[in-house]
Amino acid sequence: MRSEDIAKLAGVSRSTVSRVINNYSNVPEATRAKVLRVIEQYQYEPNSFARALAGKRTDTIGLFAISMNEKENASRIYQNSYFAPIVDLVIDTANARGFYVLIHTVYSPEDFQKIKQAFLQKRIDGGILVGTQKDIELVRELVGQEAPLVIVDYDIAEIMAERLNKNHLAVINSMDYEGTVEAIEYLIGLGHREIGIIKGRMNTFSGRERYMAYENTLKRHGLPLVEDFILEGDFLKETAYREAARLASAGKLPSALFSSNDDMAISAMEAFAEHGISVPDDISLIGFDDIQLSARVSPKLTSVKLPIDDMAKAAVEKVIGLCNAEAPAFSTESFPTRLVIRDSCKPARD
Amino acid sequence: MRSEDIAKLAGVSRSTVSRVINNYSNVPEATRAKVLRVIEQYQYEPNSFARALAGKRTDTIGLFAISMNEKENASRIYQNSYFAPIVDLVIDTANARGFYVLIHTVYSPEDFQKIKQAFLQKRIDGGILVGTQKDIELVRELVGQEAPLVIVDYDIAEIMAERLNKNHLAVINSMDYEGTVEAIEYLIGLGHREIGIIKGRMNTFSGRERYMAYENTLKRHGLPLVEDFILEGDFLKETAYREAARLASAGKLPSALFSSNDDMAISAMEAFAEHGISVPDDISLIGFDDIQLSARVSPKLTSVKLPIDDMAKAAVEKVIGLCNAEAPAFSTESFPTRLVIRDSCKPARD
DNA sequence: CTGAAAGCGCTTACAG
DNA sequence: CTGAAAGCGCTTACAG
Repeated sequence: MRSEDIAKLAGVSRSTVSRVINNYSNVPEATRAKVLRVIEQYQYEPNSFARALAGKRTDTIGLFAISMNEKENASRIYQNSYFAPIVDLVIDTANARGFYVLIHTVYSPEDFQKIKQAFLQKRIDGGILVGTQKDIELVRELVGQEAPLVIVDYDIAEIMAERLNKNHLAVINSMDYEGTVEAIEYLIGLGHREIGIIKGRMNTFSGRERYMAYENTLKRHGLPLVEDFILEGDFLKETAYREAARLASAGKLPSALFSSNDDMAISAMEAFAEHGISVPDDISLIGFDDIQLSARVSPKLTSVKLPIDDMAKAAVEKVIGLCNAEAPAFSTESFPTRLVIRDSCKPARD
Repeated sequence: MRSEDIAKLAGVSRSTVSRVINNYSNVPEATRAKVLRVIEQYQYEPNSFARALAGKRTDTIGLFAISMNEKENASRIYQNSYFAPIVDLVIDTANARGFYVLIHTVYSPEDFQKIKQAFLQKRIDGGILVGTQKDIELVRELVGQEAPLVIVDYDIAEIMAERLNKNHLAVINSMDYEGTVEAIEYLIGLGHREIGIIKGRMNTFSGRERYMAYENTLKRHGLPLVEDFILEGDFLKETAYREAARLASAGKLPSALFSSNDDMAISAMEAFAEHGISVPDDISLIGFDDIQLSARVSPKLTSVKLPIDDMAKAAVEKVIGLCNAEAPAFSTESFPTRLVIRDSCKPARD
């Protein structure tokens, strides 16, 4: 069933059918009704490819989760407590706005081609990028496509420094720095003076922000930065488990530990438990992200809540906005975090 | 940049460019190389809509998660421990096979139109349906599209009874019946004689299977079906929490409880805890699905592992297979479950 | 208000 | 082996 068939059945031309479908104003009610009836009756749907080819939109937005440098099978998207909710929330939001979402994960540089292709092949009206690392080259390539693009968690300074036509670009961030400051000062308020950290991946914006906030806050309060208490991490469970176990075996513990995300905090908790170290009795522990699991482990994890809902929704709205805009303009939005106090921190013993 | 431009630059016709792109055999190595060089140089990608319109595939499969009759905002896909991993695994698998995945959730009958449209508009080569309820009408509509379709968790008997041309259809199931029998017999083996159940949604295939297996196994072992111990459920946390709390308040407990899924089992655990009822000391509890959370709650939940990985992968492979098949044929596959014994069950006191 | 026609960017018989 | 041409199913100036 093509528009031509509908036209014949309704006794009009394809042009008119098209006008009805696209809701043009210049077709009389009677004609519109006649055509609509036939469309209804035959359950006709215009071929989306033909429409797109003839210049219409695809009503599809792309969602690309970038997670290079994770080992094969190590952390597929579905076990990733950060990506998984974003993916789901983007789907929910976009669907509610009448858009399909086309998804592709990027685990390797080759996968990255797929996302470039999605733009180049005009499969999507615009795209959302999650998990981008400090890689301005990659961003430049994508921005170069001149299609609406929203990047979640990226260093705006780096983008501003570039000579890019970024009018079809938007960046969504969370206030990781402020959130971390709040977490650290909460620990300080509890009397802790030896505060360690499990670092996130330092080539992500949030990883750097969280670390810098930690370092600066300790300094500002005149507290020592103890090298042994600064654990390397990459936001992944495995590494955190290993590092926490190492710290536990070493014998000397900080009195509190800030973990750059909850996934790592929970792994650390498990490692500590296996070494007979109790949270929060022997060590206070605080995480970041407030993933669902955090409220269900025991002790329940105190964490800085990442407004992932708002961020995902904003990303979708932004990309749709850019698609519709006559004269799109660069914009950026940063969402506040919130400290969620549960049971994993205690006042310091003196 | 269009194929015509490439053709000019390479000094050949569009036909030849197309042949190179589609890897036809009848073009000499020299010509191919010449064309490829230009394509490379200009980063040319054929417009996917034009290709699709001219008869090529879309390299996209649809994934549709149906979850009608859940309240607005109640159980969005990302909090659904059953859908979330399927979505993620389907994405991972399809991407690895070079396919994009187009996703749409279905929370209302109106949303359902979107999935029909995706087929009708030829946005996808084929689709995967998850969460289909006992609704042959809906299935019939979709099967009527004559596009490759894979349904996860559906009653084959119901499909067989229909006069459908189902050659482009495949059904993926898990062995819920056998899995439940194993769970119940495990409880019986521990000496339990009063075994309750929290039912799943009875209009899903797995919901019915799990219940029937429960009922039949008790009967076969000459154990009583106690009405008070048969709790209504719908696979969702909230309902299970309420029902378990009611059971707890009622005073009289079964010695063991089978929950039709883990999500509900864990909620029941929380409800029991709040009533001072200890799992497994006061009541043994066993779940189904083996979601990630089950290994992390305390006590760790004994559960029947649903081979969700295998099912999701099989669904993708099946739909791709149907897309490629010369003469597609109906097929069905049922995956075995496995009892994962953890800490939530104890021998019955006598 | 409405139709004939050109065009979107490909693929694929067809003919040579 | 390769090109000219038709066709995929729409939309949209253009002309009336």
